[in-house]
Amino acid sequence: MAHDDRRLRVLRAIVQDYVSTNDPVGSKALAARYDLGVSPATIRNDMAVLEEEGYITQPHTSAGRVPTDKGYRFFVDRLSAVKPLSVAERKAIERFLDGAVDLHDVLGRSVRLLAQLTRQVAVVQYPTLSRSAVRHLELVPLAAHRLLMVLITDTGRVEQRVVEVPVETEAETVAELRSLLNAAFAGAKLAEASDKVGDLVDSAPPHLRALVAGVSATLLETLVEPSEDRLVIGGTANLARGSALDFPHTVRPLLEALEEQVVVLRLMAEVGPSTVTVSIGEENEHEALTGASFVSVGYGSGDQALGGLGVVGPTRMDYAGNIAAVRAVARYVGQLLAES
Amino acid sequence: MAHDDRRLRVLRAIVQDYVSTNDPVGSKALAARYDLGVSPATIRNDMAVLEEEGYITQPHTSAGRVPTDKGYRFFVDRLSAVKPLSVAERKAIERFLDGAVDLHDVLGRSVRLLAQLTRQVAVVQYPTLSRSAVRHLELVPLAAHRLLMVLITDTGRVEQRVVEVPVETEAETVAELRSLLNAAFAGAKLAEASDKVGDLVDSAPPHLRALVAGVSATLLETLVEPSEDRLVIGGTANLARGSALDFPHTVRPLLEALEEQVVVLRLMAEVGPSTVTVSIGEENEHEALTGASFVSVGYGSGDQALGGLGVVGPTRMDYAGNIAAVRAVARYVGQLLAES
DNA sequence: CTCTGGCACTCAGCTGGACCGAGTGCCAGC
DNA sequence: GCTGGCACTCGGTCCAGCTGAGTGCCAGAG
Repeated sequence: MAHDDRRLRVLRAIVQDYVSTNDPVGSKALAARYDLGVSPATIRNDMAVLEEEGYITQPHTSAGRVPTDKGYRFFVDRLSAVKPLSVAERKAIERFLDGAVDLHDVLGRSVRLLAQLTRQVAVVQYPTLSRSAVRHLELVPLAAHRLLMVLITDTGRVEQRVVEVPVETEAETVAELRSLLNAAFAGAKLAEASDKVGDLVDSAPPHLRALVAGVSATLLETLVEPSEDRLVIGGTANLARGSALDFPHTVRPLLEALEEQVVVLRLMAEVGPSTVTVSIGEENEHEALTGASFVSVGYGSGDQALGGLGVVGPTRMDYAGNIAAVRAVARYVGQLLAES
Repeated sequence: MAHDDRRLRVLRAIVQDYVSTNDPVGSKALAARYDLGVSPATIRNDMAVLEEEGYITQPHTSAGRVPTDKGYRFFVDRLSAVKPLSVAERKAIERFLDGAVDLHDVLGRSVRLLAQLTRQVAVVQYPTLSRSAVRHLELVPLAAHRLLMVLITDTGRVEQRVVEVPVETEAETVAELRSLLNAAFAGAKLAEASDKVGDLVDSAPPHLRALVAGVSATLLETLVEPSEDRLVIGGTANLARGSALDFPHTVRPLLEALEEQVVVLRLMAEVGPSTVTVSIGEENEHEALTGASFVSVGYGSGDQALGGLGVVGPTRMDYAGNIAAVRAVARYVGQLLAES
């Protein structure tokens, strides 16, 4: 039907206009700025319908219309063409990410890059340990009954724990233990580590058994949520930009939620690789994110994402642009991690 | 002189009152709330003098007085008794910091703790590499010409770099190299590492010489500022509290400066252990910090600080309380690092 | 049945004047 | 040297009126 089609175009125009101007948009302005081929009066009728259906709303009588969460959702779902990044932007990404010296650096640069591209708050998750594989397990003796265990994963993550062991250890024993553990775990996904522990302890020579058990236990502990998950956050200064308009109750609860990390990590847990997830306003379960939208995607080349990254901003955001940016950065990060 | 003494008390009362109420303070309120033993009229005369001397100022005619940076400086310098932390606060510190599993965890908890105690933005610097000693150097072969070098310091910091080496390496060669490097560097302060490199390369067996040189070069690279310095920031949500009043131009430039880290690191570079440094408002060189005060101290048990920590907030802050909190947290962090 | 132009109506935001009160500086007197 | 009194200043608030953007509805044209 011609009507529905036009109404969709009206909705899209409202979203675009509101995103770029930040003013409630009225029928006259719409008719003037977008080539909808009909008069303001007709647009008014369409807007009345859209409002009744819950896609837009009026802040007060006699102000223009503003998209609702439902309106944004509809807009995002119908987003046919993700706008491609400009050449300059692609160049910026490469220039920004090349030359990173280690994982920490890669993620730090990514988060700054993403914040800069989208002018929103960016979040990047460290590669999940349980989906990474062991590259190397190192043991450093600290004292008679204490070992420092250092876990290095194929994604470049390094975790360290102090292990208290029941028996006294000598340099030689530690070396033996080290090669035993590496033989068992090297190359294995950490998710599978718990399966291997039982066998390993059983098959270990008696004098090492207690040590193997102790170290393995600590290894498994490091895999426990939530301490295993880490997040880098950047671009919080962007929250202070249009704040009063975008976040009614100031940015405080949002900043708190971001620092908590837990909330964001939970959202990240659901992302898949290459499929960008958008959650809008009220769709977010956590109260502090109720006025915000979250655009996220997993990174990592495999079928399961190593971790997630994304941006948080006002529901009034440039979804097309942000989706493109998030996707592009995720691809580069995935590549960089695969290389190293 | 009786006058000077009373004027000092008046200034102190103004600072205290303004810090706690956030309202410009007038002579009448001062006389009512503080037992200065004189009438409002007399206080007015004192205030006129204090204003002329630049310690306080009026936002507009017929509002109360507000301390200037100079006024805060005077107040801080005369701060005789740093108010001791309450028992509950000490308990909270212990409870908060005990049970940290590694350095990352210790610093993360510290920054949250400090933010919570002071209700300001907290910053904690990672222990400077150059002042740490090598605990262990690990090498993990990645490919024929690539090694992963992992540096573990006595402060618990772990740094990793990929080393491209000119010659092909086998497992045995790597093991040889590892023990050679550890023998040379283990226990040595990283600041002294550069001195040792020359000798080490010369004295190395010929077939290892190129490798030793390559790895050593990378090791020295990790010591180069600014990449070697890291910062943990927390409590940024506190900036959004009284913002409009405390930071005239919104919090944006401040957040940006904090994320840059460079500015804060430069301030941190000067802190000594156990002497709390306070820089107030205009005293800060960087423009973005011009409206803020920075309370910092070094941590670490030795004569030279391993790193610094502190809080950033409006000039209108509880200096006595914040100094106490910063000092206390620094002491605990120093202890924790010495233990591990 | 759909679109359009016209029209009366609503209401947020701005403007300007009046008022209030906290706070000041100054002065004469104790 | 301190104090009470007094005239003065001026930011903040309240209120009334105006303006203009935007709306809903309706009658008429295509």
